[in-house]
Amino acid sequence: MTMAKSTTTRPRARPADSARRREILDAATKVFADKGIVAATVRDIGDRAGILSGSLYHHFSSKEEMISEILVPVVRSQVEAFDAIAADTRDPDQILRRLIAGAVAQTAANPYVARILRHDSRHIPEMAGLDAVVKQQRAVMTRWTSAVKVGIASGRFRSDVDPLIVAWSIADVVLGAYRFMKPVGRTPADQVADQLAALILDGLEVR
Amino acid sequence: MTMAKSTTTRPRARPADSARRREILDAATKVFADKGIVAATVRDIGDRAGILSGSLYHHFSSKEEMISEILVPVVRSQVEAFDAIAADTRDPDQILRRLIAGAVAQTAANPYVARILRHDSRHIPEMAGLDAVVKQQRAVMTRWTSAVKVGIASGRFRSDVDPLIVAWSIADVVLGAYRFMKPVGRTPADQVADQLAALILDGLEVR
Amino acid sequence: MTMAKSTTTRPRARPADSARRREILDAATKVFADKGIVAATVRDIGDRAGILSGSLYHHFSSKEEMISEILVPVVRSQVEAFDAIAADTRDPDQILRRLIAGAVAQTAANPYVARILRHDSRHIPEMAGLDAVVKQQRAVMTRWTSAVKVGIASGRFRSDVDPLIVAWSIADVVLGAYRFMKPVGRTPADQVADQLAALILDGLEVR
Amino acid sequence: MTMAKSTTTRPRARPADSARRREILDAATKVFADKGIVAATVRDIGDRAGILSGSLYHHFSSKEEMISEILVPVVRSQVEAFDAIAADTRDPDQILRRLIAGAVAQTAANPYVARILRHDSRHIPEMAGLDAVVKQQRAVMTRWTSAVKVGIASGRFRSDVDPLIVAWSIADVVLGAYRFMKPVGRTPADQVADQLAALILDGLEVR
DNA sequence: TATGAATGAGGTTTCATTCAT
DNA sequence: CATGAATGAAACCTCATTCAT
Repeated sequence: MTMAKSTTTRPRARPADSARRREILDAATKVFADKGIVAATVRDIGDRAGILSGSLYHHFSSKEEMISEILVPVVRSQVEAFDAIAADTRDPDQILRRLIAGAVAQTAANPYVARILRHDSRHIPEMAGLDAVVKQQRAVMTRWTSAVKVGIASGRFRSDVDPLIVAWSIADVVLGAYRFMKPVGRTPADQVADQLAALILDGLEVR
Repeated sequence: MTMAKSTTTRPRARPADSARRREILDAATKVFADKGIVAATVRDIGDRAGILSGSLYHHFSSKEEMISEILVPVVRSQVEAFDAIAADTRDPDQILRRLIAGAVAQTAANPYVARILRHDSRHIPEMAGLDAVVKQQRAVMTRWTSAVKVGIASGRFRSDVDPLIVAWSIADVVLGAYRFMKPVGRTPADQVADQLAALILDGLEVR
Repeated sequence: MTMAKSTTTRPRARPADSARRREILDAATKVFADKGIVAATVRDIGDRAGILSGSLYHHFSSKEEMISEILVPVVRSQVEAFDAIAADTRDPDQILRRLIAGAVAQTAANPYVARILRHDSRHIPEMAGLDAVVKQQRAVMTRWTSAVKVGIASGRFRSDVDPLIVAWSIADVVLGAYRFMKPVGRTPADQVADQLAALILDGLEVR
Repeated sequence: MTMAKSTTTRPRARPADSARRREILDAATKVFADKGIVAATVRDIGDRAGILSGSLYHHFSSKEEMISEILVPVVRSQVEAFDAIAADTRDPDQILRRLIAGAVAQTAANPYVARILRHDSRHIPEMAGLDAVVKQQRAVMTRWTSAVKVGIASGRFRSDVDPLIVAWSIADVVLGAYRFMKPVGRTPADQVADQLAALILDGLEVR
């Protein structure tokens, strides 16, 4: 029937999200984390998913679409988590500790994505279709920066540091946390978070 | 044919280091920093150096050789700087502060290399010919770790943190410093170093 | 980059032997025979097969693999044919005549391969992946040599000639037979074989 | 002076033949023999001659010119030697024996050239500038063929063989003789010639 | 004469993507 | 949905040749 065809005008190859789609995305996530989004080939992904590379295009319209679909939900949910924390908390010290805990939890939940974001940040803005990711990542940085600024303004945080340097440092340290938790490292996520928060807020020296 | 040649690995001209060689290496460094060592093409490098890509092979035998020649001296000199500091200093607090200062100075001196190391760490071990870099980088991590351990053992550093987590965090923060100094950022290197040392050792909170 | 890939040698699809694969191999055989394995380009092969050169790599992982797949079966079957003859025959004169007939038959069956072996013998040992061919070819020479030696030992063949010189001469003459039979020349294979055997064993002079 | 320039209108880069020129040609001859004229690169030649490849062009205008200069004198002198023998000898048997002796002597005198002719015959007609070589080689084949025909016509040679097959076989066997004499093999040239002549004319079997 | 740098064409191979079956 | 074949662009690298010094 021609009819049926005319009614289903979905953008070709994206049947909501089948289980197969999920499986492929999971495979792709690991491949991207292992090899980087540039060096990873669609064949690598196909191999890992047990499918021929050409067949991937029944599920996704391009390699970029896969990357987008992997990264967008994660960074979006991080922004949302950040906003929830900021809305919920008064004490600047508590804000920052909770943001760190939240970010580390995200890293623990998506360690492969953390690796991708950590290593491929340079390539993301250059790929058309990932603007959403770029925007969200900028939002994340804004959250870190304003949390620091608020703390400084309140007098709780030291004022002899550039908030931007601090914000980037926190972001870097938190992103690198994927190394210490499953499936790579062995420390439970909340312990990692506690240690990073202690390090950043209280410093390494014994008071 | 590449084929028939594979057996006879000619040493390929390498006239110590001519000025032209240096120029090309500088161009390549920027390209690698901008695009990443995988995405950067020899054509990109040739364009930046004002030369045809094929002519690069008059000076270097492969893209890998360029990468090696860019990274090896820098990481080697960092290990040496670290060893000099460690040999010269007693106080654990001073050791760590000076290591941070040294590493930041290195980053300031070679910001492009810092960007490469920061983003392409995943690709370096997979490239034959860069084993030297891998080894040196491991040596750097060992230095960070043992500096932290010494501080903990001496009672000066808090003992409720995993030295490895701390070491990686410091390494990440220091590598990211390229963002705040010339030619990318604007803060003088020693100020960046002071801020990072303050953050790591004393913490963000006002005491 | 080829670089990052060099470590992971994927087995590359090889679906036994599809019909297309055979077609391409036939095209390649002719191209190699015409131009030599060094001067023949994958583009030449693609043109002859009606395919883009890059698409050849859907079927073969390298030019070398094609060469190997063309040569190995032929030289292997020649060794087998030789062994069958040697096992079956007593009379040294008969052995040599039948070996010659067998070798000429092989040449007639695979004239293009004969041309490749005749002209490119120098390149074969230098190509990684063709060791099998080298070994088989050495086995062929061994068979010729021992057939001659046996004849000399038995008193049927003259003893004032170096068996090695004779063996190489026979091998050369037989390999050159591709010139006289289809698709190049016009004489039926068995007549060529008879003439060569007559020439070698009985000599050109009238007795 | 402009004058001097106008008087010396030699075809650029061919000062009669200096000693250096000879040295380079000798180096090139070995390289071509080892690698084949296609796979041999001007760099290989330069390396062997202790010169940079670009500097070769002060002595020769192209790779082809070197090849031509290597091959032409040898094949020309072979034709001349053949003609002298044919003019001097009556007995067909003696003609053929002396032609073989002459050809083997040539091979002994120029074993590297023999290797080139043996393996690269396919490439020679395809290289502009080597027409002279092609013509001379055809002349050589003509001499072999007519020597055989004369022998058959005289009744001294058997008439049940195709003169062309015999001629090619002789040519092949003789060209392959480079394998048995210095600098490759160890048998003196005249002994090789005797054995080949015996084999071809009298046959391998004991009469 | 020789060097060292460069060119420009072309070689093998890779890879994202398409499409008939 | 998946396969297998193919495309076309581009990647790294080689090489004969040119030329200023």
